[in-house]
Amino acid sequence: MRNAEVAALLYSISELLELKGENTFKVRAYARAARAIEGMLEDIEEVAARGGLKEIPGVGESIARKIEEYLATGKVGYYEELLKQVPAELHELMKIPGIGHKTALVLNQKLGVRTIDELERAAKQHRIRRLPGFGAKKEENILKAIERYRQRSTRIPLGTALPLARRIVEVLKSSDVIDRIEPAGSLRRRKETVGDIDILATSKDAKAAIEAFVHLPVVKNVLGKGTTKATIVTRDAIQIDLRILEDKSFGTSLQYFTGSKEHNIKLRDIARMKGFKLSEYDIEEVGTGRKIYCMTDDEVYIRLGLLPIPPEIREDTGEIEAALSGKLPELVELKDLKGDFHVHTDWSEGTNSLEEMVEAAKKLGYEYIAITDHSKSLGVAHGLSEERLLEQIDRIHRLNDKLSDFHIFTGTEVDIRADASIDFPDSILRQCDAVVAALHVGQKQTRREITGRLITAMENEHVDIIAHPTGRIIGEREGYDVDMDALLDTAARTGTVLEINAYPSRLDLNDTNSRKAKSKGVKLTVDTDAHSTEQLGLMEFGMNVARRGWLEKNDLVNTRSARDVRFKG
DNA sequence: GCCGTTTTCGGCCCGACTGTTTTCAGTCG
Repeated sequence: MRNAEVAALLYSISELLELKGENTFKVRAYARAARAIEGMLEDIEEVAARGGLKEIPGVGESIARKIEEYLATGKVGYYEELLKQVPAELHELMKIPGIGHKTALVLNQKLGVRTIDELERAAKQHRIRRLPGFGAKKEENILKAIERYRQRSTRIPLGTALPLARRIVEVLKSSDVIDRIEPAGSLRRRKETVGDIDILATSKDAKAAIEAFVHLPVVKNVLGKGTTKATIVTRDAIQIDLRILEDKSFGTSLQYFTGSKEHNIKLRDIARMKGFKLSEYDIEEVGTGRKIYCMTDDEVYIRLGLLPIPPEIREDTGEIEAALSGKLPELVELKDLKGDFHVHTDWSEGTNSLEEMVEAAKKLGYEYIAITDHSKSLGVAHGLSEERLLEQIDRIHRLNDKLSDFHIFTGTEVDIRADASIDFPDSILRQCDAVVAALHVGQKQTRREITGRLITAMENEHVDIIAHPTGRIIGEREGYDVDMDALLDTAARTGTVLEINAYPSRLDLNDTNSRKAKSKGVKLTVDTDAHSTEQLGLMEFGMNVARRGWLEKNDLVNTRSARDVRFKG
């Protein structure tokens, strides 16, 4: 599948056109088409083959022709021409806040600057302030922006940002200068990583609220402080904005600051077509000038004639069209979950006993868990031998006899070995209720080998679930090289369940692949892979992914009651 | 470059801030 390739090409064209100073609508047209193709579930080559390119929203005559050219020849003449006209690497400069396409081009043409390092040198040599339209202030700001850009080049995992945001919200709430308060931005959309944290609030005393915020113990320095907005950086180098809003604008502001940007552009377009003007302050009826204020952001959608769209799917990947036609998915919720199929104990590398994990799961309101300790070949994780596993199974049976209204499924997280064989024989797997298979060794193998191993595992009638199917660790390593389409097709064909691993640095499958899995009829499960009682509580992070992947209750097997749980074997 | 309950041409989200300017361009979210 070459969708990502085609999308990357169109993004590049968009960037080059932007640098060239082309009509912004043309720039946006290419970016829009790129995004549509990126998020598309169908294979672009198949779409092209049946002549359906122009059905893709944002793709017209001109872009369709370029896609066809690319698919046929691997090249696009128009793109090659652009590359000769503008240095592509110039786009790197635009990563520095304060530098847009105009500035980047001027700096390149007048000073020959191409990279961030060269930009820094030019600023330090005071060559920038001498340019027309520039000044000393701008030069200083560029230097500061470069410094800050280098300090926080990586995005923050949601697993870090969300607890931090919650703590801050709690403290400010209890300070009695804040009335309403709500984190917005990509954090509220529950993206797997966020760039910074945006918090919105209302207050009768904005000044006092700002003061309370900039004096929080986590604050390392204050980047800016005005009457309605302040920006701070925490000791962990995380940037947090607080905005104090007027009460009556809270709903429209929350909608606006939650984004995404693309979602907002589309929504405002819809508003305009319906005779309204939507801004962060209000919805204005064009003609009469009558202003509508909303208490919540759900109300914004309703006033515009849409179903309220959950923040997690506000990415302009079809949600607005769905909300217009009344066909939004009913996203699965944490409370729908009845259990967890991927749990470790101190029999392998977990820190808590079987009994303790069961107690903790009951406290979460679950009906069941599956105990899935590692298998024998995973020495580093104290994998269980066949004898130990059978012993554990026996122990679980006896525990189950004593338990009422809770069930423990026996299981294993069995290793898919480097030669594609499964770490336990069928005679052992048969005795497990839930067989979770995963790949831990040989992660550097070729796409063909990795995909082959996963397919072989899924074709085993005893393998019920594939855990963390791509093996990626956020911010640390890319997943292994797996053919996602082949994986999903095989899962659908064999009835193998794919895991959304809830561990905040895994979140694997991710949101887009989960959505794709659903579209192919694959069943999923959100599991914590908990190694302690505490980690059973990480489920919400996996559920964020499930919701961002448009999953509904029926798409997850662990929303079923214990007696309705069916795997393939 | 795309697209149509304003339209096959003329629009394309909206408002605020900043720094450089004498009225605004560039950038951001």
